[in-house]
Amino acid sequence: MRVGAVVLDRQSVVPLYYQIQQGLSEQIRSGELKPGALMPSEQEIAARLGVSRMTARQALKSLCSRGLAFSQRGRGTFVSRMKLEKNFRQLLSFSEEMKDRGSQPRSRVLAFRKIHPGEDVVEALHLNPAEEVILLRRVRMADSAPLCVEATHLPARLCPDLLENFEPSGSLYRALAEQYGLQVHMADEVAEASIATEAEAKLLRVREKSPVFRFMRTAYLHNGQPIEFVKSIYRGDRCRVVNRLTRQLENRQLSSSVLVQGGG
Amino acid sequence: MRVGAVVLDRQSVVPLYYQIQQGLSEQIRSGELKPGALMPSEQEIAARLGVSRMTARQALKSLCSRGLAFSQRGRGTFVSRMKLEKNFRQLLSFSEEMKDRGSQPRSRVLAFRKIHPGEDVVEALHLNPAEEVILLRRVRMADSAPLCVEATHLPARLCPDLLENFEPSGSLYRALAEQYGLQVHMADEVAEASIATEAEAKLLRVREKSPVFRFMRTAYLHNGQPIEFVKSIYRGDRCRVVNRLTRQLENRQLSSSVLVQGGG
DNA sequence: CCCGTCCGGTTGTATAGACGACTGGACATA
DNA sequence: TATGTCCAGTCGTCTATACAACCGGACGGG
Repeated sequence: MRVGAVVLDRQSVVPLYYQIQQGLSEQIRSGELKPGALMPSEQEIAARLGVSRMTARQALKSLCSRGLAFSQRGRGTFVSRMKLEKNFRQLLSFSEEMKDRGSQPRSRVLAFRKIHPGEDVVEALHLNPAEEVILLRRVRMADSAPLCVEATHLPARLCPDLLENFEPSGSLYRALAEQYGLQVHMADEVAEASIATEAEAKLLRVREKSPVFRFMRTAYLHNGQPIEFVKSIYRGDRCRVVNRLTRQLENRQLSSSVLVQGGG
Repeated sequence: MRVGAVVLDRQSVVPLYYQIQQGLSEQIRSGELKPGALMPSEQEIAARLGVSRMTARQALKSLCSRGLAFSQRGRGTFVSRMKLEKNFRQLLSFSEEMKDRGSQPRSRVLAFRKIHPGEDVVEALHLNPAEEVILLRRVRMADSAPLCVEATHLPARLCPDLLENFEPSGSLYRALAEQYGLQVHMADEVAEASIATEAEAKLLRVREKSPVFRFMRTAYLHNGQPIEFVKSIYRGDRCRVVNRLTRQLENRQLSSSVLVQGGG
């Protein structure tokens, strides 16, 4: 029930709802608000912090959308009982992911040059037929042991002179953001279970026919334009895919009720 | 720019923002609003449909959160260029998923009984040490060919008499919802790449050591209480894992600016 | 031609208030 | 006891308004 711990800075550029959300979020992390506990109501937050109810509501809703809480009409908003220490749904570059896990990322560059792409790449990146792409093929290592072989394809049009500007063992996402203002926003990923070919096994330092993941990932800018297509092979013994799935019952129910009520 | 096609029913129980969202959503699906196109602004929707700007805004925001659109401050809201016919992150039961794909779901029941669970199940379902679970082990088939072997564990406490009430070749999620009021809301899933054991290969009708996915999935109710723990083995040649990842730059940037501004 | 200024349009944030729907408990009634 | 009614608290929806931040084009000055 205590909102007192949250202090607002009304001069800050950080929105009020965000400050409130951060404060509550911190209270959940610290255990001050325990899983299952009733959170302060919208009115209570509004009254104690001197904001309007809609602002308080926006803070609570963003906690809900992040999965930290859930609301029940007529009852209140409660802290979720789910663990969420994982980076569900977070799109991280290899470097970022290794850093989050406390491992040392390293790369061995196998290729870094301009090529004429294959059909799958053309389709994934929405390229014109004759358009060239930059290929970066690397063996990526965590703590000195190979983790995956990764082939990245970028439309040459969007990052001219990348071959000269980019040190290919570094963080590609950072270079795209800093040098070209290209911010990756989301990605679609398809994973298959497979076994390593002889060549792959050699690069990954595993036995032939060891289990591996094959990923195909297409990354997009904020406006939906494809910016990157990656094919990668991960060692099955060093990698898991973690997902969070949601069941969107609301949509299904509501849309059917719209239909029932006469098509608009 | 045309909002005229959307007609609101102010007597309906369906919220206005939802009716608007459905209308716009339909215009996107039908191609009337093309990828990359500028959507009607909040003000325009508000004026044309006679609702307040906040209501129009809520409709647009929900389109954004569903990935159908994106907003740019000072410019407008645009239709996303991303394809999204896939059920990204949608938690579907096996029966629902097969139906969506136009396949005929079938099951062969291997076991359906009460057991004392192993440690992994106890931990995943947050059980008391002596608590029993209902085990349902099935070979699941699509179009008459085996797709996976699935072992579902449910806390017996939450669905008493399920052994008597449920026809184990049917849809479990429907039974849980209709008979016990238990609605699955979300699930965490871990996938590993592996190869089939001899017994698994026999059930799946593949060669031994064929590539397979191993899934471990924990499903939760709306309040975060675990309701189901599933271990399943999918044939690698008949199954892909499709994901959508998002890059939450906003949070990272904002939270760091909060820190910079003095931890208040 | 280049550059800065201004301005209209757009989204982001915030306020204040209103009503409806639902929950759970207190209370009164049969 | 069992049942129904009322009520305070809460979230869901909706309105009306205001200002800030930002984008892009028009315009004008150099």
